[in-house]
Amino acid sequence: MIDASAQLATPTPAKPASLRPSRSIGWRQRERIIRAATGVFSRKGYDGARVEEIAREAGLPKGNLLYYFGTKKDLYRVVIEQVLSLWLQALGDIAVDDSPEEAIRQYVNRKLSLSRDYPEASRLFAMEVISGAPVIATHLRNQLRLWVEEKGQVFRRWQSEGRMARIDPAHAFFMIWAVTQTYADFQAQIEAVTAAKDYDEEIYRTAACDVVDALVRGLGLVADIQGVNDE
Amino acid sequence: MIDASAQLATPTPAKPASLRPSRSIGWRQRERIIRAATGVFSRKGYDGARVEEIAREAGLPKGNLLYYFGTKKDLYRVVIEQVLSLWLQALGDIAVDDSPEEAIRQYVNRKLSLSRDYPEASRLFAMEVISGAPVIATHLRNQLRLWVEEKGQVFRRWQSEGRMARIDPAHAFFMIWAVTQTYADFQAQIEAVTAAKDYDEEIYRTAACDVVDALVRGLGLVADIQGVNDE
DNA sequence: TTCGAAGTTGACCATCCGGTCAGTTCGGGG
DNA sequence: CCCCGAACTGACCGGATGGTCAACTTCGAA
Repeated sequence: MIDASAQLATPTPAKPASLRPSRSIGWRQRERIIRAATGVFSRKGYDGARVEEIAREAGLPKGNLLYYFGTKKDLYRVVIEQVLSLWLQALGDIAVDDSPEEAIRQYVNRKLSLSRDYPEASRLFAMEVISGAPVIATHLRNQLRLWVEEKGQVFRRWQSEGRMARIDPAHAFFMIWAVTQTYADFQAQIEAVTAAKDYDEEIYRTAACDVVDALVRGLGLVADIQGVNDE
Repeated sequence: MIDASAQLATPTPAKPASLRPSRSIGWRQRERIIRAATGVFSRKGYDGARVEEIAREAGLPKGNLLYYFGTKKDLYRVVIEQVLSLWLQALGDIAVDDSPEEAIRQYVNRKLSLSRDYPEASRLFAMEVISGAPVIATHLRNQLRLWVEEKGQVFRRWQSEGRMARIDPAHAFFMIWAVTQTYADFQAQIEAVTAAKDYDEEIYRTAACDVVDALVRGLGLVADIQGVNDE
């Protein structure tokens, strides 16, 4: 378990904090640690992960790891926040002037690629949210909320122009996120059901076709083709 | 963490195993324990959950709990398997003779209700799968796989009749599951984004309209209305 | 009423794990 | 070559936690 107390995470080395941010000698280590931690945390969850194991995977003794990140909780906070920022920046832009269909098609594909390329990050993020988002609740309420509100305006505009089905914009995003992330988060289940040999190749390839189409159709964006839109 | 070893779980009282299954006095206890365990496990995950806490929530001392379920792992196994059976039976039937649109509409609504009524079970299941489904992998590979294959036939039939978009049936299910379960699993995120006062009322109500419509449309099932189907 | 099994309890134990620390090595500027 | 702080290390500690156990109570059948 982890709780929301103690807001600030220390990006700079734990104790010293003297040198300039990045070029410090042991800056490499921090990256290796974070990478290892992302893997272990995503596989075992916060409580299931052992500091020892993260250290081993990063190739250094536990004591040294704790030298950089004072606490397991601190390390987790840094990792999850990095994942969140990756997630947020990957949301990218949805321009109003684009064709709605093309814009969404690209967006969904982008999110799908993200799941394929960073499945661990996706799973870690999922576990955090499932257990109530104790660490990132604030970020979600601010940054993500804003983003959704902003992009939601675009959707509403499209809807008023008859170029998109009248779906609550927020729910449209929930759908897209759910569908794209399921391929990373529920990989174990999908593997079990499909018995796929090469997950990335087999599963993501069909997903990129079938599912993207289905989403675009579901959101009522194919209109352009058949001239259903009024503008 | 938990691993897949030791297959059988003991449904009957741990040590004795003498009396007939159900009417034993402390059969109530087992149910209370399982209910409490479902809650705690879903909130904290396997490793985050404390046996002590489960016991407290079930209203009995830890020692007594361990008397029924010999081990934390055993308890978890029982709980997760019960959740899985709930999940599997709730899959229900999708009859060929029904109108495709109506059949799927009902199915999605059923799954949505399941998420609303048993969000804890959903989240527990999600965590299990995310961490690689160590306990239920076998079940998924057998029962679920069969179910998907079977119902997939129905989809293919519909598709060949032009009453459903040509989507890989398995992926159609992945979509439906992902979308419906996201309302339970990612509740924290959805709450953060929408700032809903009454989650069940506000969120699930719009989901039952907008999202169900979008799914039906996405799967190309509205065909009947506009006479696009050929049969 | 009696008796054995089922059920209940809290004290107790062994282990594990996050975190500390004193001491050592490294590395680069003077 | 020296020096000082950053980097590193392994031994160690204390608290938490899953699981055991011996004693005790309750239950139900004979």
